[in-house]
Amino acid sequence: MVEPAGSWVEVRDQLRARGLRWTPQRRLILDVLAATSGHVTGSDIVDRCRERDAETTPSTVYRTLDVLEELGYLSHSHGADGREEFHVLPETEHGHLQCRGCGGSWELAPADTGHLVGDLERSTGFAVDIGHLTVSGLCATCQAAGAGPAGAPGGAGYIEGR
Amino acid sequence: MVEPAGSWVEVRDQLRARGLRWTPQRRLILDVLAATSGHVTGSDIVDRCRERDAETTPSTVYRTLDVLEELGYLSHSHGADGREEFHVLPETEHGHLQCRGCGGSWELAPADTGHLVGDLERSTGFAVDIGHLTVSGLCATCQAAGAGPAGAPGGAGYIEGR
DNA sequence: TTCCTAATTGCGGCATGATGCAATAGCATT
DNA sequence: AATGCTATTGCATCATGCCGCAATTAGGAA
Repeated sequence: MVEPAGSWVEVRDQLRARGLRWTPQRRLILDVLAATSGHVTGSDIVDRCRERDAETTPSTVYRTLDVLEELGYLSHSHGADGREEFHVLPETEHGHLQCRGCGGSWELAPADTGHLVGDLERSTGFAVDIGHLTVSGLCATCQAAGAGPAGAPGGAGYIEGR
Repeated sequence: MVEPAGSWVEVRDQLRARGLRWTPQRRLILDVLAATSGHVTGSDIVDRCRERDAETTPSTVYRTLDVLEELGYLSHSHGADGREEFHVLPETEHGHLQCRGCGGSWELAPADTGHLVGDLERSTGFAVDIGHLTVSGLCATCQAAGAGPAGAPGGAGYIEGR
């Protein structure tokens, strides 16, 4: 199901409509994004662009990603290690679940985050940015595969897999 | 000089009990942490150490923070911008709420995250690491102030408790 | 007190991103 | 097709962290 260049045209027009420009570099980045499914880190995108054009400059990529995010074609959050994770063309806003054991990542259904968002909205008026939410922890498989012993000293109880 | 801030002695003994060492650098870092309340980024800690000892090496600080986290004296998560945020001596594990408008930060009460944790546990068996959770969005004040760039960098900052 | 061993340090370097600046190049107009 | 305005690019550099390596040193044993 390869979407034809259709969406590129859409992006190009969106850019122009805002007085922004359509450049070869941006086209390459969109090209890479179109071939991407799921999540990618910023440096993944840089790497993939370099595969097609070794001259690719990282800052150009990062700046373009910012622009695309502003236009709504992307969203990003931060993985458990703090690195950026981009989500292409999110159909509906959703958060992510990331396992610090296997690195696996899953989308959070609205049902999962509904209570959190509702409770916070009611109690503090805080508007949660779900698309930016990453919940980290251990998936069922990794827990079974060897959860670490708790043993924290002062009673703090922080478990670190190692 | 100096008051045996009890917890230093405790940390020192904890380190020794594990075959780790008590060094002047680690003592300085603990000293800085003891004078810290709430949240600090990694580079904040480096800066504060430098104020007291200009020779401070960043990698030593970061490595010591890792050790202290493993011992349970600290926990860290990532702010909305992906930078590390450390929480000193967390009495109870808790997540954080961070406003992308004013930069303010609040602790999340167990009641706020209870549903999320319980739902995920039940539906997927995923064990959420609450201490690593940062929920970002806009606080009530910033929403009212017009979601925009809302200038007002002054007055922002960290708010403790909730 | 002196020795020894391994934990730490400090340094240099890398990875991921952000940012200031001068040169380049879209693209709307003439 | 040439022109002019300014968005973008590419480069250099900085910020935040992580990591390998050789030299140092904490601290238990002799």
